[in-house]
Amino acid sequence: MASNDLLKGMLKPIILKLLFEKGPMYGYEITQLVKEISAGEIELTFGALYPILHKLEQEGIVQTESEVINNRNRIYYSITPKGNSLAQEKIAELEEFVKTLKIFFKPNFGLKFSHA
Amino acid sequence: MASNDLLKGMLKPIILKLLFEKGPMYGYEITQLVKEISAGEIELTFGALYPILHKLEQEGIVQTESEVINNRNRIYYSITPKGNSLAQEKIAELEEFVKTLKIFFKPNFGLKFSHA
DNA sequence: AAATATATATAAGTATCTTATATATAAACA
DNA sequence: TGTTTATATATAAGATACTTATATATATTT
Repeated sequence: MASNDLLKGMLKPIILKLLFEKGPMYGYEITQLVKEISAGEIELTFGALYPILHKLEQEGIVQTESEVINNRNRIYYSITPKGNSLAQEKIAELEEFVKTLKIFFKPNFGLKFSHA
Repeated sequence: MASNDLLKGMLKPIILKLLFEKGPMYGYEITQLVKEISAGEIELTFGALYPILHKLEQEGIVQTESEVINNRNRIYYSITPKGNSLAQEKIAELEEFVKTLKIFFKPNFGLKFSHA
């Protein structure tokens, strides 16, 4: 599994990306999908997930809708109209950052001239 | 510039990668090279850099060599023989993690079947 | 003369995550 | 029948990796 330190700051934009692409999802579903997409590399723990979701809701970026399935409560989260542009911004930021990280693994760091 | 939160946990492996590829570097040089490689996206601050370098030295992963250039002191850091394998491990971990992150931006998250 | 670039260093504060704990139902297994 | 695993949400304590601010000092540029 990926070193946990590497995850810091990634989880929020990853969650927003999932909600943005998939539409409404509930917490448990999010953790499972992250695990599946990352082939087990990223484990999104509940202790990290729920505080993030609650904060996003509090900020008006996501909204909730409760549903009872098989006697169990499910809380679906989705991006609000108001939060849409901010979500897209965060997602784009992450994508840009990943591109930047990739440069560090290119030959000579993608630089034209080496700095002796 | 990249959202600062995204950097957490990345700086140590990035520094190790630079030292691994470039050989001995001094702190200021590292900050400048990170800025150049990332086209200004990543700003490695001194408050982050030096504690990392000192800790790496304390752990025996890097070693130092002082030199006086133009009346200014320079402290060159390089990976120790002992720290070499661990450095490679951290670097590989970061590279693997970047690959994992990329999947989140593939169509349908690189999954064969969608989970309706 | 002042501002910028070069060079290292530390301390206080913030934020994000991990780990542990709590609660509850359904399904699978032995 | 009883235990474990899967499903489902939630919070609190603790660790730690950063940011921001501050300190010191020389060389170069404006």
